[in-house]
Amino acid sequence: MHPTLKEMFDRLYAAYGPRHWWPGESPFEVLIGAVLVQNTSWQNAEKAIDRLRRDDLLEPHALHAVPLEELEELIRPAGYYRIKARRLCSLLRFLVERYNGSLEAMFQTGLADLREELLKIKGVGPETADSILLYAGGLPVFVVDAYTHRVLARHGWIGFDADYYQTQDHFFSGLPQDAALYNEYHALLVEVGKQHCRKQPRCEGCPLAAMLPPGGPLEQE
DNA sequence: CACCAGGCAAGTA
DNA sequence: TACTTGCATGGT
Repeated sequence: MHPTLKEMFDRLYAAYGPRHWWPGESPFEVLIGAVLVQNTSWQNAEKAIDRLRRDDLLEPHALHAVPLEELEELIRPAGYYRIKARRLCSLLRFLVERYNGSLEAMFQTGLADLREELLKIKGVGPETADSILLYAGGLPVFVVDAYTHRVLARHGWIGFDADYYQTQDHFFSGLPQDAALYNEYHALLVEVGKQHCRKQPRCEGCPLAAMLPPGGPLEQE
């Protein structure tokens, strides 16, 4: 494991402890949540999931059978509800038609092939696909999000112009292939991002402050 | 009141 | 290929 990545993980873990992201929820719930949370607070996404649960719709075939207009209203609190309803439909159509609604069957597919398939679905981009693979499937894929990018860039470990895959490679090349590690690491990065990296960087008390370059956090030019 | 949250695709040049 | 824009609710 790369020394800097290990130090970062250790500092974050010492500060925040295990995050238990998406714990105790079914893989299907994670799948749906991955779409609902796109560019949205988890709080809002969860409201939509709660509504689906109340109507016993957290099951592939049941949710697939819901008409588009009805689905729109159900997930409204998540925001972007018209787009997200269509994205859920395309994801559900894929799951039901290709794997008969079985996530277990879906995850039998090899990691690289499944990732390709997911990315072909309208509404599933790199982060959503990787979230599904890691958090629903338990597969060793590092998830990159806005916080991940911001934390690494402000420490000078990647450029602010680094794309998704450059950022992801930073972790792949420095960490063992370990889904549990990737899971915890990403969750910790989101936590430190929320606490310290939102809007303007406030690095006082940040567990990663000691790892900043001399002169403090870098800013986007 | 303004700002933004665990992105993505479609449109434009 | 490389930018830009639309999408929408709810919390701070």
